[in-house]
Amino acid sequence: MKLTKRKFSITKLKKVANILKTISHPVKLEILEILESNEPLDVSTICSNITNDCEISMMSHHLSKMKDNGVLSSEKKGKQVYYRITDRQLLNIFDCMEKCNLI
Amino acid sequence: MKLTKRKFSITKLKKVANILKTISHPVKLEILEILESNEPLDVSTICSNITNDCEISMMSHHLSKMKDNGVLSSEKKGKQVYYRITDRQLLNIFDCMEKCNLI
DNA sequence: TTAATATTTTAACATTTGTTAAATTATTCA
DNA sequence: TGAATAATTTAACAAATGTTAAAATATTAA
Repeated sequence: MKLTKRKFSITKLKKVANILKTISHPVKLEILEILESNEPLDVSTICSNITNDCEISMMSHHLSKMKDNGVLSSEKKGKQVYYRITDRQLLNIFDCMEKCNLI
Repeated sequence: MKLTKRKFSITKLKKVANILKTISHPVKLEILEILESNEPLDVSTICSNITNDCEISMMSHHLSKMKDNGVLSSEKKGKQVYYRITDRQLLNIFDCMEKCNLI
């Protein structure tokens, strides 16, 4: 059976899968949402403003994983480390998901 | 520090995280892409048209997980089981990701 | 230089996902 | 009925993620 051609190469699908995997967690999504309107923010401030419960050590784990995968960037200023969203286009995923009847 | 209010409740963030987790895999994304233009399709046809290598048993695992999480629906016709996308709005995620510089 | 604060790192472990192969079920056709 | 086909289920295991608590590092301030 001959099927319609597609747009994404395996390499691209892997990259997309990797980005999605990096943010597929309630706390990670909430981090993005908080940073969307208030970036850049330091770890403690993010942590104390998150609705989901999250210890500072766990928050640091989440943030560094998101940074390792290119979703966030960081800059140290004195004792604090400030995080921001690397590519704000990614935030369109919230509108995209909100339009889904699955949600 | 007082931060800007946000849109998504914890419950919604959990739902979004769950959907994203369900599709955060190269083969699962490719299944969506194939079904986008050719649905509904039976398991063997999906399997033989996938670029990523995937045995029929593994494909069945992927499909049933996606079905369990509401992303796909299925209908049996004779020996074949035909799968389709439950909510085609979800497909906007491909455009959304394509616009990201991260990809 | 010592103490306090902010963050990261480590290690240990639980849970979830991904993978493989074999066995099982359901349906059709000879 | 019995063989062939399509798909699912099971079980066993590997790999990745999530979580917790404690220890370590870096910076600032007393």
